Amino acid sequence: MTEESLWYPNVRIDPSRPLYEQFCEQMRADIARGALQLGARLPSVRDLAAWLRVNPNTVMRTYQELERGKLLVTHRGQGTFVTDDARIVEESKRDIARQAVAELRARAASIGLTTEQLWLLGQGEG
Amino acid sequence: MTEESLWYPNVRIDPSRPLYEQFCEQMRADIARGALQLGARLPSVRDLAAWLRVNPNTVMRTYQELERGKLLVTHRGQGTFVTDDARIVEESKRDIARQAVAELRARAASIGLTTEQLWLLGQGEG
Amino acid sequence: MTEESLWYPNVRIDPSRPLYEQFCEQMRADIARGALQLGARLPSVRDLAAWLRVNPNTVMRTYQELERGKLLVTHRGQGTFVTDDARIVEESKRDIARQAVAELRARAASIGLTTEQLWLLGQGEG
Amino acid sequence: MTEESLWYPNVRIDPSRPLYEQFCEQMRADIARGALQLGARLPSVRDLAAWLRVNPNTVMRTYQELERGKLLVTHRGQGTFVTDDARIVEESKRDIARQAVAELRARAASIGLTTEQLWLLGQGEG
DNA sequence: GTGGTCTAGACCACA
DNA sequence: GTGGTCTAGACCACG
Repeated sequence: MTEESLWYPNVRIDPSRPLYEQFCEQMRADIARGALQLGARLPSVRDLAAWLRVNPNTVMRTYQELERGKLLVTHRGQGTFVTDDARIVEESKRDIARQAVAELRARAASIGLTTEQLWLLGQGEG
Repeated sequence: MTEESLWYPNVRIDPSRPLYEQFCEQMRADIARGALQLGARLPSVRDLAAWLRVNPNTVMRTYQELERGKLLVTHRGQGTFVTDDARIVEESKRDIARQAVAELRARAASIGLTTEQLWLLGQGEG
Repeated sequence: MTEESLWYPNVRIDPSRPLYEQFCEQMRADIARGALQLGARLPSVRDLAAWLRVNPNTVMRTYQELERGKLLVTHRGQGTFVTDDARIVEESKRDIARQAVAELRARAASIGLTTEQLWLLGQGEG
Repeated sequence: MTEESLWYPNVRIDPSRPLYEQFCEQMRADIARGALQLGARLPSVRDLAAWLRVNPNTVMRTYQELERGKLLVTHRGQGTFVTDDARIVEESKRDIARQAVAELRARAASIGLTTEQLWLLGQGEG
């Protein structure tokens, strides 16, 4: 329980959104960024829950969600690990980027701007 | 309601998110884009509810939400109108843009990329 | 329709409160202040409604409300007039003052302050 | 709800004003006064509704209203709490005071008195 | 258990 | 006719 403190105190929790969702997002980003390395062992559900001071169910759900996306794998009796398949991590990273770009474009279109116009406007520029 | 709704049939409803929230988003965009003009009268709560096939309370909540943001005003007994203050609309538009840009930047940072790198990656480019 | 313009353009209408209520308040104050003098003739309901660009019912209700408080009197066929009884006006003025003071005291008590403390705090002083 | 409500039996309900509005006012004052302490957990929506003998939606609306003003925060699955940020409470208190003072001044001006004159008159003094 | 959303429908004040 | 409030009760996601 020392290494996983990576991302706890840095996270700003938004009480209006599901906790597990925010944890997923954070962990996905940590893996994409390489802060959680390929094959790294994660703390147990109970330990992480205690550390984060949240309900173990919340952590469980986070792990399960990421397992569904193949980013995490659980070896029974050994614990939960980051995947050791670099392609999966790369694909996840690309997905995050794709979604972010798509989102920006959709927003621009919705208010009748090109992405360039939105970009300028969003920086405090008209 | 006599005129056909600007935006209903075009909207894809995401059943996993609150209806009123999606309606708000849509209306904010419509106002920012100018599809709903300054001072325009909106359909009555009941009419729009019937048109959207939702409960009047859901529409009312949408209107009230936007009223709090000053984008709409309601005149007692007359109905609900788009604000006639262009500055408010401009500010709202800018807020949308700012938020979109901030979001993109945050995502880029979270996965350890510059915004340019994320942009390229998100378009299917490495 | 020239003299009654006394109080129209100066009034900031709050669309979230009943119009007739705001008109009553304004007229009561105008009478208390002497801007509407004892015995003064008021515009007809229709004229004032046209001038204010509101529904005649709204003006009617305003007049009726003030008649109930004896501040206005209607002489059939002649129109509506401010009372010519100075005592009534004085009493109305005092009522306004009493209510304002009572309100301030109640507010102070509700947040656990003396009226003096509230007064200082409310001016931007701690 | 296990503890008795701080404020219910003391409140005089004015049937001519929205319930949720009166509840908000009361709670704002209770928080400003310190009767509801920083970080205190509020009764659940259902419990308070049962206690007040109103519909849960009415209580929820009250909580949400105060949440928008940052005085309350709700932690998912845990309940609703008074903010633990003393500055927000202080600011709220100051707002109440400011509004009360501004109101008194406006009233005085509207009837052509100084605030001192209004104060004297309002206490039953000429 | 918690809050949150939505529906259905009644009732009211205002214009 | 308009919006606004309130009730009753169902259903859901979250922790």
